[in-house]
Amino acid sequence: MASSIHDLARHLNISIGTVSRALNGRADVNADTRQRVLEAARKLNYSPNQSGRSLRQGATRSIAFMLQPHPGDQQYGEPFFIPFLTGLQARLAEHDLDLMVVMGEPGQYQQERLRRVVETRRADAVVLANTRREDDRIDYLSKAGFPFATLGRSQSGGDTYPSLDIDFERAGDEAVDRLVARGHRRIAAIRPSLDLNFGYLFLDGYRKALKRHGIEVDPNLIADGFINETGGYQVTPQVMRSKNPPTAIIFNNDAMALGGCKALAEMGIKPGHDMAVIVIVDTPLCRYFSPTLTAFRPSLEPMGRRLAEMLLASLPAFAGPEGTRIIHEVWPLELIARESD
Amino acid sequence: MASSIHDLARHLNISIGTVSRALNGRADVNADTRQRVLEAARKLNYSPNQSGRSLRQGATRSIAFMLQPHPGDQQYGEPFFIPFLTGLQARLAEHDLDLMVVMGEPGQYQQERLRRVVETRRADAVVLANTRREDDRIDYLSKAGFPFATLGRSQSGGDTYPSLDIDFERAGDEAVDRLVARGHRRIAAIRPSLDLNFGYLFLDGYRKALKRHGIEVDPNLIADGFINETGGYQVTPQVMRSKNPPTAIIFNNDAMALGGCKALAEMGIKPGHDMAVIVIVDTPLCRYFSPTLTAFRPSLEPMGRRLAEMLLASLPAFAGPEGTRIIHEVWPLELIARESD
DNA sequence: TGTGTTGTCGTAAACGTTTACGGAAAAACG
DNA sequence: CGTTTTTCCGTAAACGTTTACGACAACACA
Repeated sequence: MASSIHDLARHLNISIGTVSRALNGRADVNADTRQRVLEAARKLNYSPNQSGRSLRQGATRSIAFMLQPHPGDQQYGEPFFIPFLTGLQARLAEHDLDLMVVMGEPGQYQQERLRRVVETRRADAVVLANTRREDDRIDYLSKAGFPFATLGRSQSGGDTYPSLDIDFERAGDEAVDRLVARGHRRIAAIRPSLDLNFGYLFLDGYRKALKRHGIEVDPNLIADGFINETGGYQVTPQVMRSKNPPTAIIFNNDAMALGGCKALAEMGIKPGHDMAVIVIVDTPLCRYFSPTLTAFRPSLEPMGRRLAEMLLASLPAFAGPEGTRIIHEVWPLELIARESD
Repeated sequence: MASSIHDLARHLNISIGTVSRALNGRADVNADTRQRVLEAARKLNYSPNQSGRSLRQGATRSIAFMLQPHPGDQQYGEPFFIPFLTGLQARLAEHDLDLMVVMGEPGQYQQERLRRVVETRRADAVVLANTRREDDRIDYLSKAGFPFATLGRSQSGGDTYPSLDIDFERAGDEAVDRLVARGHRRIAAIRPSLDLNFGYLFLDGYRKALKRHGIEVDPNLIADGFINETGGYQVTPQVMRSKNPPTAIIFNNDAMALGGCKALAEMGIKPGHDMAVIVIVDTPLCRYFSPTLTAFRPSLEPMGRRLAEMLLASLPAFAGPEGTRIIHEVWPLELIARESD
């Protein structure tokens, strides 16, 4: 059914070598023959078989995107990733690269899935999401010399790979700034208990801003829980039971914020009225919650595009004339002021 | 770097044929040698190169999932798809199949992207989402004899391919039933104007239920708009301006419902109080909106798993002993009663 | 002992490409 | 006209597998 380069060559009475060279735009082929080849290719509806290409060239022209649903995300996963994925995929497609999505089982590490991709050479490079502070996927890929880029920074692996991160530190800082400007002094911070790096960055910014304002960091106002609604619901009462309860809470995750607001409501506390609330990563939920939640918003789709570019710039096969580059970028978040603070 | 089957054979002093047969569990290899091969494979960290396999076997062991963001979905895409994708990917992974995600540009057809996948043999089969009533992707794949399955039914292509759909007809029916039981007689239906098949199914159920209750269908109470918030916002006033305005509205899309509620609010109409509202596909937003929105919920993650199974059952290479089967299933939605109706 | 059967393995072709190499013809040059 | 260069193309190897086929030995059977 599918026509091969042999069919094309036979049809034109020339060798497959010439056909291949003509199609790949090599110089040593007569302009006339090239024309004939291209026309015949169109007529016979010929497209090169990717498996054959991959084998010969040692490159699959596909990139694996590895993300890991958090446990408890059964019903609806991170809305976070869809626009990112869209951008990533769009830019890769421009370079004729495919995107393979690899998910781990929620809650367990993904080493086996990753090893499989790498060892069987199913992809030319990997994009890692859900970056952890200490990330064994990064260690593995570095050691294996397999190209990759990460969404989010990590302490693992040095700066040998491109990374694109959101400026959670600055967001934590700005959130405190904003709350202090509005008269708050007792500000709680609630973040996921997982080793995810953004939780640390956020807390750094939070601490830095408090110090700048001469406010002492109260450990009772810092708490962490599961990175989902239940986690927020469980951990918020903890900070409220502090001797000296907060008048404002910054949540480092949208799902946790929603659970936290539920807990507050049950305590008779109304966000935006009795308690200021700021959410670090905005999702559509923040806009429709009542009260609407002030939040920091990333530009996910452009970030996807950008990380694709950064990954490609690090690959010898795709780097431009100035050679391969390892790029690190940290993107700011945009504050969306709403009713909750 | 990566060890090939030749390295393994050389190391063991046997032929690559035997190594391959040993690894693939064929019968004609001595139990002893098989043992040695397996051990050596583990020791040398050998995994078969997928490109080589694909070329020889004429199968890539990867499935393409094709979805198309609706125009206007810039910021956050369909939360719908992540859990479905998770299920799909999970089941495919159990069969050692990869999942490739192909998105079109929002708003335009995806024929070129699809053709590329098919013609270059980048995948063994395709899963189609955003099924349209008349879907040229289905026509193309049928004609090309390329295996595929769809999420959602279509009028194209006969029943030659597996399909898994949500029972929108029944949801439309039940929604009307519920509203009538609560005393409503003037019930509006708002759906996307695109050719997406579910919009038709929904309307069928809506009409059927009205007829059963002896209520005349008022065309002024049926409207369609862009499948996003703006669409709902624009089209809802239309039905409200009807001489005999509705006391209840069924929205066939969550984003349209939110836009519709916004329009209602601006008219001083409060959902759940002055107007009953039911949403056909539940998303997390429905749960957090104020008032919380009564909605019909699909089980997306199991649906993803199931469609993977159905696709595999239709593929000769994966079908069980009873041979290939083309399965069609329609899954019910679960009513989540909340405050808005 | 001769013949058929079974178990095990090696050989080599095949999948569809790309590409290094060399050769023939044409063109350029003296 | 001889020589060198250029242009163009064919040949064949290579990528890493799987698998059809045949070979050989061991074994069973008459």
